[in-house]
Amino acid sequence: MTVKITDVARHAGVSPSTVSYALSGKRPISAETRARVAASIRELGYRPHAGARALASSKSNVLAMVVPLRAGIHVPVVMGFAVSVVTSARAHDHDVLLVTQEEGEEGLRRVADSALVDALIVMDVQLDDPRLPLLRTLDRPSVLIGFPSAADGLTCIDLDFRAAGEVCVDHLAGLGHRVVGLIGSPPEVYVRQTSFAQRVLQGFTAAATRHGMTSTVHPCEATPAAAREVAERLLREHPALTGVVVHNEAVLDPLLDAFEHLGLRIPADLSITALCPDDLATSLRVPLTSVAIPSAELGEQAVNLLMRKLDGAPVPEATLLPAHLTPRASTTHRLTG
Amino acid sequence: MTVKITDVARHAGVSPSTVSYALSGKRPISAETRARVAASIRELGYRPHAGARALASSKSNVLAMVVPLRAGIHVPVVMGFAVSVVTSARAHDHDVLLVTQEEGEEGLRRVADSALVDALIVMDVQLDDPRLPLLRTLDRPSVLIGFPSAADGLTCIDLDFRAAGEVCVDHLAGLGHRVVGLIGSPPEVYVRQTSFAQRVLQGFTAAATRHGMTSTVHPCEATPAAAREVAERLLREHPALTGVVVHNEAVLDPLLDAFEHLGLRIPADLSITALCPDDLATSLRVPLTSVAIPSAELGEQAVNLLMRKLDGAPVPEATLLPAHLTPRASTTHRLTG
DNA sequence: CTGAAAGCGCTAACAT
DNA sequence: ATGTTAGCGCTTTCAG
Repeated sequence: MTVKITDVARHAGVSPSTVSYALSGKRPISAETRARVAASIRELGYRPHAGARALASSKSNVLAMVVPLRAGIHVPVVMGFAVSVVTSARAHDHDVLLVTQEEGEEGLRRVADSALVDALIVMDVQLDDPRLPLLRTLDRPSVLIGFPSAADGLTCIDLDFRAAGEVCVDHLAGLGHRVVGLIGSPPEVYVRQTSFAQRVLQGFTAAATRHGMTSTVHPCEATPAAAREVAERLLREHPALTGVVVHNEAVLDPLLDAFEHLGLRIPADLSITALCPDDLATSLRVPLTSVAIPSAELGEQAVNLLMRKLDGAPVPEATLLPAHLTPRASTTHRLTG
Repeated sequence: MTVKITDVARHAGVSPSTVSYALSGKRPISAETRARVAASIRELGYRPHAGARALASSKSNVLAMVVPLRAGIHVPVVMGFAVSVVTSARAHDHDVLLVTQEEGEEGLRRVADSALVDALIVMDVQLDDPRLPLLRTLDRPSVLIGFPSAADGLTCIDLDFRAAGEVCVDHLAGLGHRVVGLIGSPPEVYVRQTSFAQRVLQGFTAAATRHGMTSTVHPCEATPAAAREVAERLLREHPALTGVVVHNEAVLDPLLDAFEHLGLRIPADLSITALCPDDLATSLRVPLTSVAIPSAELGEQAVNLLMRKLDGAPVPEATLLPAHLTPRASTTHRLTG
């Protein structure tokens, strides 16, 4: 039926173990045999049976990726991350099993304890995530995207969201702005203590304080209607406002729109900086000065960390990707009038 | 180390096969033994080894899901579908392996021939998809989302996009509109012959012709800027236009905006129907009359089809989910005057 | 540098 | 209704 390693061995005139070693490179094989084996494999169309391999080697070469489904997360960012994880995993000869957040701790336990996967990547980690104790005791390595409040014994990676919040404010301060607002993620994101939103907030507030600026914060639902409302309220309550930081990918376009409706030109009357993927920042009517959310790099680095852990190499507990601000057309000097 | 089936057997005072059968239900077990086995399993925290199971049973209980990455597809729709597939698969005790479109035919062959997966779900199928011949010869069942031009020997499922296009036009015709426009997907979607876009177009055109309406078609990039441009051109070139059908989730809000800017009230001056997920239709400033893109139902049905095929049951080659139009605030009678 | 053979943990005949 | 046992296809000692 399907061709197996003994078929290849016979065809190449070697033993099964030689085929196995030729494939894994775990012991020296003469160039000649290796070539014969390779030829037989190609000719017969041999594919090692994944299950048999997993059983014999106790390695499935599969990673679990736990993706969030909940409200308030920006879907394209998740998707970009997921794709990058799969691509990076493939570069390391691993596959990726998709696990939904919904499955909770039981889901993690299931895929880990059944040896379906060798390691896990967990997205959207909360400050006090119920899965942390489990991840610590699981006998398989894991990498978290995001930082819980107690990250000891775990491996975490994320964009440096605090620095991202700061650098946006620093940029506005450097342009002479004195009154700034943060238009943030939907309220539920703060309520459930997702760390990245909090960290942006901290960075924003800290930098504003450091610069002696007046600052205000407004969470915002991910709908155009909410965007319009927040824009209006912001201007009404803070007439002196000349700079805003937006950490909410879903409402960027509606916000631009709303500010325009309210008679403000961007950046002449109002400077805007955003935290969002670069392609979004550049596709809007006014290209936005922004700090990029580097999904692809995040996914790749998460996989790299996991691979090193699987190799038994030590990795840092915390990895923060630096926040880089790219100035574009949406920010300029405050008009002194 | 980790507990195995023989440990459970010993602990319960039965043979390994009894544990196996108690788990699979493939042969009658007395209520008493079943209870003892269940207790031992719980007590010892036993999880069958996935690889061993796959090897012995030649069933991995894993499905491959091939997701598109390319431009022009609406990410939330893909994500919703993916989540629904995973959830449905779990309900059938299966897991889902994520495969990127990028891996192409080789990727399909790899996961199928290595017995990593039992079956495949392939999204974003093109009219002349290069993977079709492979899928036909693969010894594992598959289900395609979308309809290629030659679907014989394959199992396909999708929303009835043609009917969706028609029903939108029918609705507008019923309201007295005589000049209608289709604002479609990005040009690249048509160029690469993705079937759903073409089918909407056919339905739209056919219905317009049937009703004796004047119709026009405009593909549209998925950016706000493109939306504004298309809106303007549409009105300039077709001043008598009173109804539009939008098949492009990404530009719905910008379009509403643009039409408003151009002095049109919706629906008083212009009626709009959309093809998009329901939650999008209802979250816009004007709730849109729309035909829902039922990602969740599609995912669930795709998995159901696959499960039936895995059970050796016959399934229809083609499954079209009916297109339902939900009237909302964005359409009304044409003003006669 | 290569072979032989012992499992890996489970399922599914084949028994009874 | 349950037990015994022979593999499933591969990796990895152990030998040479």
